[in-house]
Amino acid sequence: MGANHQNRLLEFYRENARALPWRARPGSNVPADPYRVWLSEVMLQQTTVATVTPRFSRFLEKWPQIEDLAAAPLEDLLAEWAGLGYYARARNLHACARAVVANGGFPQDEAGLRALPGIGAYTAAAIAAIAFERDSVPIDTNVERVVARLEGIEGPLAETRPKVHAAARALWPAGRAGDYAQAMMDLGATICRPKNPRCDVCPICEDCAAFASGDPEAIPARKAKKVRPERRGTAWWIEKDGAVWLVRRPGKGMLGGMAALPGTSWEDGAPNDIDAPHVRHVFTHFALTLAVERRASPPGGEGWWQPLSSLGDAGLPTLYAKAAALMTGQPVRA
DNA sequence: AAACCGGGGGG
DNA sequence: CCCCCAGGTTT
Repeated sequence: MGANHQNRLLEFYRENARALPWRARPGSNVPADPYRVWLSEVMLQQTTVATVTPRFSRFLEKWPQIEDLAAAPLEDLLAEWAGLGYYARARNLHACARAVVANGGFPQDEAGLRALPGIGAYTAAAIAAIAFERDSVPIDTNVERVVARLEGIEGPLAETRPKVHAAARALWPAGRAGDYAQAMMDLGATICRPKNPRCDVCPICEDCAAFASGDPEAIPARKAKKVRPERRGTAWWIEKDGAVWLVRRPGKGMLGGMAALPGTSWEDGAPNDIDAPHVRHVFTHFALTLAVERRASPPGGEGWWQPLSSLGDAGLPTLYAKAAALMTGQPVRA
C-alpha cells in the first residue's frame, strides 16, 4: 500500500475528495452522470470551482436532463449563463445538447466526444474517463503543473508541453483514469497550487523532483505578462414607463448573442471624459471604460422594452449589469 | 502558433 | 494590484 505515487494519490482522493455536486462519491459503484460531468467541465473551462458550484446547481434545477436543455431556446440558456463569461461556451453547449439528444445519447469514447461542439481534447478525455470509465488522460493546467513538478520539467509550458504531456500519459494508471484525474484536480487546486504550494501536506512530495529541488514554485516557469490596451465606448440608457430599451448583440464575437444596452462601438484609447457617468470593466484582452448616457428614444433597429422590475431576468452580462446598476441605483443580478 | 473570448476570487 | 483558473475555436 502506498508503494508508488499513484496509490498514494488515489488514497488521498478517497479520503479528501472535495464534495462537488457533479461528482459521484469516490468509491461509488455508480459512475457520475455524463450530463453533469459534461456541464461541469464546460462551466469549469477558465472558471473557478467557487464560481461554478452555485451556478451549476441552479442550471441543473432549471434543466434536470439534457433533453430539457436541448428543448430550451438559446436565449434562455444565454440568460442563465449571464455573468459566467466566455459566452461561446453557452452557444456550443446548446448546439451540443441538441446533437447529443438527436443521436440518442453521448458518445462513450474520446473521439466521438471530441467531435461535439465545445468539446476539445481535454473535455473529451475528462468525460470519457470520469463518466464512461475509459482509460483516457485529461490534461488540464492542474495536471500540467503537477506533472511538471513531479518530474522536474523546468521551463515555460509553452516549450515543455509535449514533454509534460508524454510524462502524464506514461504515469496515468490504467483502470483508474477518472479517479486519478479528479485526484490530480484536487491536488492541484488545494495543495500543488501555482503559488505557495503546500508541500508540507502533499501525499506525493517524496516522489516530487520540484520538492527535492527546494523551489517547487519555480516550476512551471511563469510567462511574461503583456500590457492590457484601453478601449472606450458609450452605452445608451433609454427609459420609458418603467422599462429600458435592450438589444441583442450579434451572435459571434464579444458577448455574442447576449442581451445588452444599445450604444456605440468601442474604440481604442483612454476615456474622453472621466467625470461623465461611466463603468469600468476589464476583459482578458482589454479594459473598457463605458460611458452611460440617457437618451429619450430608441435608435433604429431591433430591440425590446425590458421592465425594470424584471431587469434581473434579462440575462445581462456583467458589463451591462454594471451599467444598469449605475443608472438604477440597485444591483441587477442576485 | 497566436489571437480571441469574461469574469471572479485570492494572494 | 496582479495572477490564475477542470479550454475551445478561429485565423
